Amino acid sequence: MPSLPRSIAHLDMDAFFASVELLRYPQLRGKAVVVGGRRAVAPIEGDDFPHLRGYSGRGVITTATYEARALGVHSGMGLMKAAQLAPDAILLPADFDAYRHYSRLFKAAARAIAPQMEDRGIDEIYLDLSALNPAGSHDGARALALELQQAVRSATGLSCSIGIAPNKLLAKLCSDLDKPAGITIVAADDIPTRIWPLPAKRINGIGPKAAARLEGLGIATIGQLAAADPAWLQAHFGSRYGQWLHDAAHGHDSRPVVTESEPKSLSRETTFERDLHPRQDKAELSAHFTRLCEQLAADLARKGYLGKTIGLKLRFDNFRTVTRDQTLPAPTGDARVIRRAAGECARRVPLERRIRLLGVRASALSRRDAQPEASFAQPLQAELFA
DNA sequence: TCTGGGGTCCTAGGACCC
DNA sequence: TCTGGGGTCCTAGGACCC
Repeated sequence: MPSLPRSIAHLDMDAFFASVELLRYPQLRGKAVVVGGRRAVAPIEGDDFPHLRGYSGRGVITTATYEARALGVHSGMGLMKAAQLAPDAILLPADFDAYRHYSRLFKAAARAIAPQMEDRGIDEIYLDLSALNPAGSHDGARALALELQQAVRSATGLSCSIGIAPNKLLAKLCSDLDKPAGITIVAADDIPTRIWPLPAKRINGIGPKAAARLEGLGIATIGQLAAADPAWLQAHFGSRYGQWLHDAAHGHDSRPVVTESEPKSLSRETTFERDLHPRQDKAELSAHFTRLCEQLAADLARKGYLGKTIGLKLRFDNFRTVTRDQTLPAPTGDARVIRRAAGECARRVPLERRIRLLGVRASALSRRDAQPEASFAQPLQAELFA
């Protein structure tokens, strides 16, 4: 007996960070507003908001309102470039504590309706609606989507867009088709008419590199990708990715909605205001390095993990990135042990250019409460021999 | 005037073991 | 005058995503 098609929703908050800021500053509604930047700006009084014009320094746009997007700016764009395109747009600093708060609220509201929820970051989730819409009807799906949107709005005052489809890949594609505040429902039969005309890069998993290579091979749309010979795709993109491209273009995706997961790594990194010289700015670099290790240790402690592998990440002034890893004899959460291991990693990198970014990472994580006694002794012993 | 910070997954080679 | 072969761990880089 064939199994019934699933009913999977992807719920995506509309311009999330910027929309949270508009709750705080409703007088900015309808204006071009961007969230981003690195420096704390002066407290905002009355209608005296900072503008993109005159911004100097590093940083990118994290989120732009739809009015700002109409001026050509978008998330990921450097603020200096954005200031050229939209000098009068209002620039607000990111307030991640506030966004996390509203993230918890909208997820709780959605989960109250559809408990099978997969967290996909601060502003989006997947929901498995199969049990709530057993017949898989279009009307049933729409009723659930409306209920979810209303619940999210009641809990947060924010709008979201929802895609509902037989799998995560298509649901994600759909949630983006009618933003903001849209509902898009697609069944397998609709794929040729609604999905195939879309650009291939709209598929989650086809990024800038793959899209450019596909374009170079004469493939611009999902339909053209679907029509390509799978063996030919595999010859160009490798057996695994080539097969995946073929499956994705045909709307095939059997990944389950995963309701629980453990982190694989934790990291902290920072891009400096100016590129630092490995020797001339040694003291400044060292201070940043130590602080990152302390922050990482605090993150590990707060979340209850230890890391057995410590990694270093450097980005040079030419944007080349190198990483080095070191696996310890035993897992650690100690800032000094992390600092020493990452320092060992640094000694394996030739430092011939100024450094733009420094990062520290812990991976091969284990739960703190699952550690044998000896693992806790390790940092103390290491300290004795420091 | 380039390009943040936090992640996941994949590939591929070498070490090492049986 | 040969150099199997599978499994696992470790490391480095890169694509991609939010």
